[in-house]
Amino acid sequence: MSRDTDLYEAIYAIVRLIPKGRVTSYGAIAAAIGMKSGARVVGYAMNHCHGVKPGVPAHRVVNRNGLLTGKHHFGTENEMQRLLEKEKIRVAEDKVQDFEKIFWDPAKEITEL
DNA sequence: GCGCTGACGGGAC
DNA sequence: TGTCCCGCCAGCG
Repeated sequence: MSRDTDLYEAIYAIVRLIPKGRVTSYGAIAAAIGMKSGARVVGYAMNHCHGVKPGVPAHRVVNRNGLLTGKHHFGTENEMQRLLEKEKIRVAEDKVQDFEKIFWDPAKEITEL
């Protein structure tokens, strides 16, 4: 991985690795790529996910509080929640229910990276 | 080329 | 236990 978008590619790769019915946080992804304090950069990368080749399931990425902070960037606010509910993920008040239970740790799966 | 903002996180009060 | 403030990296005006 020696591309110019190495940072973004790593983030997109991790987000794409998120299993169906599971969610993760920006900080977890940031830590997985070595940016423990780069949670903002991860979120910013998601902002650029529009137009990405395979399509990044950004709807599975929420903040540390489990809140759908970026739902507003999906075009429609109900789009993100609808996708999550389609994944059998409980969503109420724009926040993921049982977030800690369905939480998927990327660093735990990409530990070899 | 400088400064601000932004889909966040964590520590301090 | 909850809320506020500061810190971080990168893109854009």
